[in-house]
Amino acid sequence: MTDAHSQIRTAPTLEAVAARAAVSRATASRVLRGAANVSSRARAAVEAAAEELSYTPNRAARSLVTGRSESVAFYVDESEDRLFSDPYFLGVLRGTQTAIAQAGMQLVFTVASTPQDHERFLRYAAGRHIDGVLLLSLHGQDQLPQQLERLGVPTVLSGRPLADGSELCFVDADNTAGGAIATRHLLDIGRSVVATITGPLDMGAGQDRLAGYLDTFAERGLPVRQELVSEGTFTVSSGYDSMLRLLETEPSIDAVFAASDLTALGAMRAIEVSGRRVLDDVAVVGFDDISAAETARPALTTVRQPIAEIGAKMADLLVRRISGEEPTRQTILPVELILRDTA
Amino acid sequence: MTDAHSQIRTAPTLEAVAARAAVSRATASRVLRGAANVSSRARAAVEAAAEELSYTPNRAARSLVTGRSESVAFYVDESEDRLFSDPYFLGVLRGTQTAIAQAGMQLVFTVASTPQDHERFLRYAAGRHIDGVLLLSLHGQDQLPQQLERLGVPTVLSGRPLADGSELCFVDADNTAGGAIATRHLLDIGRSVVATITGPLDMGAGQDRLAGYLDTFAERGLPVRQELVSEGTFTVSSGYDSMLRLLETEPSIDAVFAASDLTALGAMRAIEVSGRRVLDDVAVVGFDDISAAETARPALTTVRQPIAEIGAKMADLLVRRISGEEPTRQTILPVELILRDTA
DNA sequence: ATCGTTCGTGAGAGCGCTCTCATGGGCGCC
DNA sequence: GGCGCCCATGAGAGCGCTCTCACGAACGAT
Repeated sequence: MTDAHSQIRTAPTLEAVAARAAVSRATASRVLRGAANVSSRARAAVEAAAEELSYTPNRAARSLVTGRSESVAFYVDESEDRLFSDPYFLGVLRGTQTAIAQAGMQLVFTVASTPQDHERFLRYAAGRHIDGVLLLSLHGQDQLPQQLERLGVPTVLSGRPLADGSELCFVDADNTAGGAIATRHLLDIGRSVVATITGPLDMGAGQDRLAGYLDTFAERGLPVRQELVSEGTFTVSSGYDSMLRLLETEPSIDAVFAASDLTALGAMRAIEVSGRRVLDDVAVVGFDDISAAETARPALTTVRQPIAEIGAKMADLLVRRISGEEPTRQTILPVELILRDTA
Repeated sequence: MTDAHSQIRTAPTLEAVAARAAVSRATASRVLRGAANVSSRARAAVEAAAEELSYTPNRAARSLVTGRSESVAFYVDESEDRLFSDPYFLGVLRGTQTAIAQAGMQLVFTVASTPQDHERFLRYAAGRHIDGVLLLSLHGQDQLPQQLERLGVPTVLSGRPLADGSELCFVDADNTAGGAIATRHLLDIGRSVVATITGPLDMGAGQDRLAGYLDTFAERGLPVRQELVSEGTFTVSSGYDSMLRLLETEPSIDAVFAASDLTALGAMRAIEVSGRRVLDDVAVVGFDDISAAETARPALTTVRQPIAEIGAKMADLLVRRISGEEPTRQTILPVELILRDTA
């Protein structure tokens, strides 16, 4: 199997590079990995040989001996429908992809919906196919990150985990501050009946944005009225439905803080359908600053969270943990109110 | 390194499964790979042992010997900005992800923007890190797919390649038919000055949708007026700019076929900005049927292409080619006019 | 009863790499 | 000038798996 013909199809091995550079495989390996303790003469020879043969190390072979795969999973615990319709995930994916590629690693893309997927992923991770996991959209008391960590697979979450996840590694936007900024703004422009459509309350982001809303009422000594709070799911349709219900219960609502832009967009539609006008009758503030917020008419005032940056930060944290560092485990990124036409 | 402690952290090997089942490694391997020629007794024993140890084969080791990595690249030749703002890619990714996962393979997600990325990817592919490539958004006369095939890496494109790509493997929607359906519809509802905003004309999709428009004019014996054709880039902003220009040049335009929904959305905005009303003054038909088409106001009439299905089909084709089959190389999927409020 | 055949099985090589360990040459030091 | 030390290097094992090949048992055919 070493006839001239098959050589064409066969990628050059380290052996070939070493031979061409007239050094041993070990030395060639050292050079290519960037290890110290190599003479500059040997280094130059190996680098030249590798270049000439356009050598690429065989990942599988390396992986087999190092026990590392140089790839991380991007795991979204969400139904496909949600995943592919919510720009948030895509923004995080984007930030992540760039950072991971820069580190010379692969991003293995995975979506899970069923509990079986969950189980299968755990086994997969246990098989050391990946060096780490970027976990998105964790719900409730899900123990997946804990299980992964117990397996020795470093995991970084997007979003604060609930309750017992205190020593998990995560990156999040300052959701509480964001909720407060939005609510304060609505109060500051003179609105008095300020409702909110929350995110799912089994997620940190949902809870914290609501907390910001509630805090603001407390801060100003205003009473919170339960009929002004409606739980949503971050989706357009939940925004629409919630808003319709809110307006029916309390027709005097003159402002609403929606916990996501998608929700806000749905709420805007509901406001119009109910015969009211956005801003004139009901001011709206969203959360996220997805691109649709800017192009919507009227353009949506919203709390911007640095989505791509969250992804990048997550990737960065994960890469560092994989290479043995012990970085600060939790990062909260600042948010910012973007004033447009709805509030 | 075989003390009780490290065993906890070490995934069980095939050796361990074989030992537990009291067979040789070879037999265990045969069972786990689903090969024939194994006694049912041995098969049962191995399966039980694997289950008990919750064994997962080590991909790297397998990959090293088979020369296959069980993973395929999802490669988008587009800037990140475009990629993450165009639902088309995401839809394809979605269809792809499901099908690839089903085949037990990994999806390695890659975005390329610069020519260096291109080069780097070729080397990467040459290193046999992936078994095949799903290539999206090929522009112009780019030779990447040919180069990949020459390297022996099966490649499947989304969208017809231009000119010399005749024997490449691709999946596409019936763009020409779609363009024709849209144009015919606009004519059929009584519009007489029908403009079009095309996609990029260095792509099959851009060319073919325009061809459908032109064909329809020829079919009806109508003259094509150059000032009614404006080249766009599938983006919102190009739709906006093109529409503004078209209306300035020819104020009597009463309909427009936009080669993508994003373009159509931009065009609708331009129509309103110019003081006209969508439908009443200018009817609009888009292409794609992304979710924003349905939620836009007025809701966009558009040509639906089965985006996720394109992804699934691509993955299916690729998987079959990887496993040595020689499937029909080119698939054209049907499109369908979705009537809503803009035409 | 004998032969050939088939079929299940196991031994063992080897995929391409990293890493440990032993070796030898060059250097500084007294 | 001799001793010890360090640094660059190479030999070789071995990561976990697949696959080839040879072997023996079981079977049908003559």
